[in-house]
Amino acid sequence: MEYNHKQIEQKWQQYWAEHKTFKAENNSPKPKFYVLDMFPYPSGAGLHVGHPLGYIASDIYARYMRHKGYNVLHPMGYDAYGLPAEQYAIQTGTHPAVTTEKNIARYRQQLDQIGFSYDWDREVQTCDPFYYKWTQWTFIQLFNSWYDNKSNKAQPIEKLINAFAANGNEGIVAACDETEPFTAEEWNAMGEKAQQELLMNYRLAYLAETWVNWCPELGTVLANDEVKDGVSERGGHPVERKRMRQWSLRITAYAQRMLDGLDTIEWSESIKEVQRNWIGRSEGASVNFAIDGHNEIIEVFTTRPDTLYGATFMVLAPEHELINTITTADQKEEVDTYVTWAKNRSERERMTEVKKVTGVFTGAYGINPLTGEKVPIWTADYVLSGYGTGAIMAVPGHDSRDFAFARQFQLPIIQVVCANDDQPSDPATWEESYDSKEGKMINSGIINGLEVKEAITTIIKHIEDNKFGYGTINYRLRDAIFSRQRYWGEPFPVYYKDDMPYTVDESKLPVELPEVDKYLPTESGEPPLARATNWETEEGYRMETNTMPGFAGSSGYYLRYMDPTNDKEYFSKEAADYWQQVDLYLGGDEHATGHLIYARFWNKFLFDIGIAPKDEPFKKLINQGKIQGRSNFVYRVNGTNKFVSKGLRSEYETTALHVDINFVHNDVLDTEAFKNWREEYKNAEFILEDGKYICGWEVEKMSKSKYNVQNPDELVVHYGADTLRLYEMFLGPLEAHKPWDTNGIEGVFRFLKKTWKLYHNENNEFDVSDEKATAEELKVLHKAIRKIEDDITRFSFNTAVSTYMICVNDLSALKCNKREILEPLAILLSPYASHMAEELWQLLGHEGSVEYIDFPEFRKEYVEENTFEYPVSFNGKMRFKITLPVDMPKEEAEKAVVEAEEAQKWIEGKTVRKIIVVPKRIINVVVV
RNA sequence: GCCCGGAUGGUGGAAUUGGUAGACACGAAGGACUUAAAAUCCUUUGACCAUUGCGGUCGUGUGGGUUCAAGUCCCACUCCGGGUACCA
Repeated sequence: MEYNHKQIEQKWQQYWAEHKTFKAENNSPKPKFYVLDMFPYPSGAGLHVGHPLGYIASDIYARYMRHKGYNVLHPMGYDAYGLPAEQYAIQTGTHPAVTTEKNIARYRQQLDQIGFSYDWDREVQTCDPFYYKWTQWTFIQLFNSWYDNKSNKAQPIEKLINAFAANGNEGIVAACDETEPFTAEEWNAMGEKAQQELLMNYRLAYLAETWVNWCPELGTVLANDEVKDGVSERGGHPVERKRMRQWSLRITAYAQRMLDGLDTIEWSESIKEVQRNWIGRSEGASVNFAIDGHNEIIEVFTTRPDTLYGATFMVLAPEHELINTITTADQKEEVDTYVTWAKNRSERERMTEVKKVTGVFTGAYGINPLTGEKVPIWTADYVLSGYGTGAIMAVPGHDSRDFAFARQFQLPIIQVVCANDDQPSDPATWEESYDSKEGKMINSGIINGLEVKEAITTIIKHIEDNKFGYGTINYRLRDAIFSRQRYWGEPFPVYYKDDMPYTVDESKLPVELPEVDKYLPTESGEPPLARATNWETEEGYRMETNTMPGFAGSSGYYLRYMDPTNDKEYFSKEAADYWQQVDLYLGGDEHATGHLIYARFWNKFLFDIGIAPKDEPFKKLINQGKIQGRSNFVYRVNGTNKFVSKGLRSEYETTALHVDINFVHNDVLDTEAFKNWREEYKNAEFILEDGKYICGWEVEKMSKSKYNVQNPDELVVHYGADTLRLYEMFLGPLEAHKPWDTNGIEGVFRFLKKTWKLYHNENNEFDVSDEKATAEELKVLHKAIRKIEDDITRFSFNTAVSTYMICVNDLSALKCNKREILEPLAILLSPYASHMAEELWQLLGHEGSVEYIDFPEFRKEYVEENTFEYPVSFNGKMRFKITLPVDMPKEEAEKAVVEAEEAQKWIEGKTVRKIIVVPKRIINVVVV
């Protein structure tokens, strides 16, 4: 039989499904290994060749680990909530569940035909009530928890309530909103509503009025990571700042642990760095400035408390709550105008006009706590309401933004730090501020003469002793906005009583997504769920109408895979104790500030409440690179319907046009297919070179409009899944971004046919001999075993493919058809060319799957040699080779080299200074 | 601006610890088989010089350095890709 990939692949895919070959057991004496892919959002476009890249790599690893005796958990599911299905629903009225189900079916069919070794019995879909019950359950736990900075973990809210009832909030050190001190008596005297409101300051899932990213086009708020460059990540619509009452998750409570945890996990340095920046820890001090003529104070955060003597003005963000209070009558109009203007600017405008310095004086003065001097208070939008306290002390001498502002509005500049190799100078002559932390303090009272670093610690102590501030740490990370005004998401398990939110009883979960007549907001602007009839509890309390964001369902899905059919709990303790955490996680690095932040937070919380077994969810993370498109171009001679081949285009005035890559093979255009593509090309003429039309090419994003989208289906039909699997790996290092280019796929296909032939005679009959293998054959095999294992374990999936090729090429040259070689080779191939390996294994006379057969053991005695062919170089340049025994003493080797015939012409007339012999590597002769 | 990647033949890439640069594959050229095509097989293929053969010179973005030896380490720079930002 010839290599018939279609028949073989169908047969084994069916076998695997019927026999549940890849079923993972929660009880097993074997060591466990958990390999996870980031689950996909099932879009209408289906899979393109970029998706399977990571899936194939993880599949190879999973299969390899099974051969090595591990009980492997390798599940797949769907991140099924998402905007596209909902936008489609708005346009067509089709329920998003219907669209989603259809898309999932297509994804499944595409995944199946590539032959992944998923345990499909563990599939999860985030939109399935059976699954999102646990998303809702987790939300309830978050609602009922607060973060105790003393024990440094989440604690039950009852503990807090008990503490309040006993001692008020004295002695409570929590991650919370600013809360006035109160006593036990005060607490006990409060009504329920007041108590609930107060508790809201502490809950890890809380409802609060906050500045949010509002996207009018999508009709919803977005989290910070869902906004890129001032527009929505999905759809690219403008985003505004708006104050709204929203659910948030107090992820900031975990900022330090999220930062520390990064040092304990095996992720790429770059993605850790992105997360560190996103968390944005900075050390500094909080300093209180009194306001002249007011009782209020302005609290500022600064990383440079040492420059406090150089603070010559203050700036409040336009959103700052004290602006109204402190603005003087004669400045009021100007300030109001400015504040209104600044607030209404879109994020996008604000970002693109960064260079433009704007601001207005409020008329009020702050008092520098060190000098007692009055400094003017301004408002300007270069101070952000979302960072620190939304207020700064401006030190124009040593901060470039303050410097620009001072110059613009002619505010005084004082030098307080002097570079060590410089003399103090008049700031009026400066062209830029001196921002460096190197230097000595001047004009700075009690810290004069100190180095910046000493000055910082000294001044913080002084500030604390005099009680006008304290040393503190600030994070850029914001709490995660957790409500969306959309239909297609998890409903909150929340109802409202007396306008205060309460969670529904856990026994009532899941709160199922209700039907609505339209997937749009109501006339009064409420979210779509407000359209549902009887959207209230049995007692008649109204239900929350927001839904949860996309990251809700994906933040804990890896835990649910451990025990996905459990209807009593999220997952059993036994399952969690067995699987612990994900050992290897594969996915794109675009999730660095979204999913990978939220999932770590989610997991840490579940760890705190004692159900997740590990503090970190993903032990090792690999980011597969993006597959870019490779577009092809034809060159139309301007004003004609003639197309000129690439090499001749310089002779004409031409326009390059994208051409569908399906009409192009190895950059040669199928002119007939091109003519039939579109009516306008029916009569196209071609100017050929060497009888061919050669297309130009370029690497671009894969997109429909560029006609460069490669869908794996047609490749599977033509070459088979095994070829696709090998080829995607052969493309290059897993983590590199690389263009998709089918030009090399033939080579991989040839390799598989060649492999098949090893097991078959010239009449295509299976023909394997039981003869003893030669030393040479064994050496070829064992060199491959060593290299393949080494490559897979260091995730170098591309080089393993070359190793297979070398091995098969060598065995073909040796005309080897011996069972002693070909049987281990079939196992060796199984992680990559899984279908063929199964078929060969069966042809070799075995019952059942090759999947759990032990990986061939590398035996070094087969590859060891007693001689080595040394490259001999003279002054570092390789000149000839000499074969010497590996155990030859250096002196003898040196002698052998110098006496070698080929050496004479390099030594002649020169002196041999030195000979370096590196055993089993190289011999270098230094001559002068 | 800052942070992180990267730059090796016509192309994708290999070279794991400083030790033969270009594995493996594509493409290209030539050839075998064939009525023909497909498939398969063989030879050549970094550049330049030499060519009857032996060979030789240069060569991993650029310029310097360390070393017996540098794609690999160090310093400076150029370009490309990605991320991120009035973050006080």
